[in-house]
Amino acid sequence: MAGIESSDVCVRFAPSPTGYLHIGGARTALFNWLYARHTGGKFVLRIEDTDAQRNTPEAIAALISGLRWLGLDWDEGPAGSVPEGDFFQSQRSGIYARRVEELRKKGMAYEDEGAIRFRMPREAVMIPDLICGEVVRELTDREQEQPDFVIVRSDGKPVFHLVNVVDDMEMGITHVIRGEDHLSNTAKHMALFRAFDIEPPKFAHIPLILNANGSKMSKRDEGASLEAWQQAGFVPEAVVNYLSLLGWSPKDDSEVMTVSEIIERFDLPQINRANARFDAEKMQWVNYEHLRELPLERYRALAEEAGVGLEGKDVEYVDAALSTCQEKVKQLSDLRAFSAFYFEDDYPVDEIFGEKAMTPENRAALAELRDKYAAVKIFDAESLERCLKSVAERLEVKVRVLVQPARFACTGQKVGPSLYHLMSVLGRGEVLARFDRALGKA
RNA sequence: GGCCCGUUCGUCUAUCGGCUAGGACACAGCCCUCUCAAGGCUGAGAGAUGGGUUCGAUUCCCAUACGGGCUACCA
Repeated sequence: MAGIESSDVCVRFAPSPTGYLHIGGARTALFNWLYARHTGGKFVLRIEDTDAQRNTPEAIAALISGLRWLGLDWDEGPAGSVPEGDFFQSQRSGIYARRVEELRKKGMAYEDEGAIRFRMPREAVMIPDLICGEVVRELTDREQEQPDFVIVRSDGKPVFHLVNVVDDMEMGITHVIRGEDHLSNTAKHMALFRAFDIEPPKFAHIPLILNANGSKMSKRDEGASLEAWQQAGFVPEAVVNYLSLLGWSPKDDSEVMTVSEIIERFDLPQINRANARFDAEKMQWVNYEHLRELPLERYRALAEEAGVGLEGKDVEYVDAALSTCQEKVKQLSDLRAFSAFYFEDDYPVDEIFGEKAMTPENRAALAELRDKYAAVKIFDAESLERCLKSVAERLEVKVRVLVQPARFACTGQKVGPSLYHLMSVLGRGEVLARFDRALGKA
């Protein structure tokens, strides 16, 4: 793996907690984290909780749990969701006050109607950006009139631009990787860094994530909440994988990658400049690709989380059962229904399918199969298949005449795992019992 | 309105002046087949528009159009 030796790189994710982790925020965090891990640098988490109304402890907790779920661990940052210590802006007002005073002493800030404004240079600013190149920001009409922006409101609270720069400065951030929506603001930030006689960090403005229809993805939009994907049965490595592909690509057509493969390949120059639309279908596919490759032990744990009733069940049976489901189920949230016939006594039965499957002809065939299965020597998938096919051949019927009632008898459903495998997992006793029940004999 | 960024199949993307424009998701068809999937094969599907520069432009430059962002005593 590349980039294990430590480097000077120090990046940060500085979200404002508003209730849950937004998919766009998650992607920004991810890119920062990937860059830190790739370069062997440091990843800092800083909570911008200056809005006491919205930044409740619950909101902070949701944010942190979202990052933890994704596996984006921070080298420096809060230990918990209680706002204490250096990584909460709400706890750093003394630092900001001192820095504002410094600017005032230098004559670079002044009071204006109770607020404090920063003396912004009156000319265009060149923003060197690792992704966008050298961006020349001209003054807007409004800025021509009033170029000096407020850094402390009249209620005494410092504004985003100020605290953001001060924190980056004090924390020794070397690379600011953030959404392109901040590109224009960067002129202000650079001026602030200069005013403090600090060389600005390198900037990398990453493209935004848009909705499927191309509009801006906002908090309320479908799929915007990371938590929603979590609850829908997506695995974090898949979400990480899919998100990494939005605005970045390894350039070699790789798509399904493990986290360490992504870390190895990730770098700033490969980031695109154009916004990307969020495609739920592709994310689902990525999820499926990861799901089917998971180690069984992990799959079992996720199954339990997904509400599959595994308690008290024999582990060997559980694993055998789940492995017949793993390559079929696309989302963990579907797993419970898909596997119910293995684990629940009153699993659901599709009566319509039952009527179609249990025709008189099929019943007779099933009865015949039952007797053969009672006698078959080894009750494994291969033997069961061979046996079923020979019965079909002798009766001169298509295999589906046997398969359909057998599937109905065993699972009650039209779709499910491979019939032969599922029967071998259920075991002879159970299969015969279910056959009998379907035949009305039990 | 002003300022900034962007524009390759429906979507995510490859292409660093030579392209019969490649891959993936989704879609269609076929094959395989115990259901459903998966898998295999095939197909349809793109360089916003107009000017330059060049022997040659998807690639470089300019305009226009379209999309996005910013323009707060929000973050």
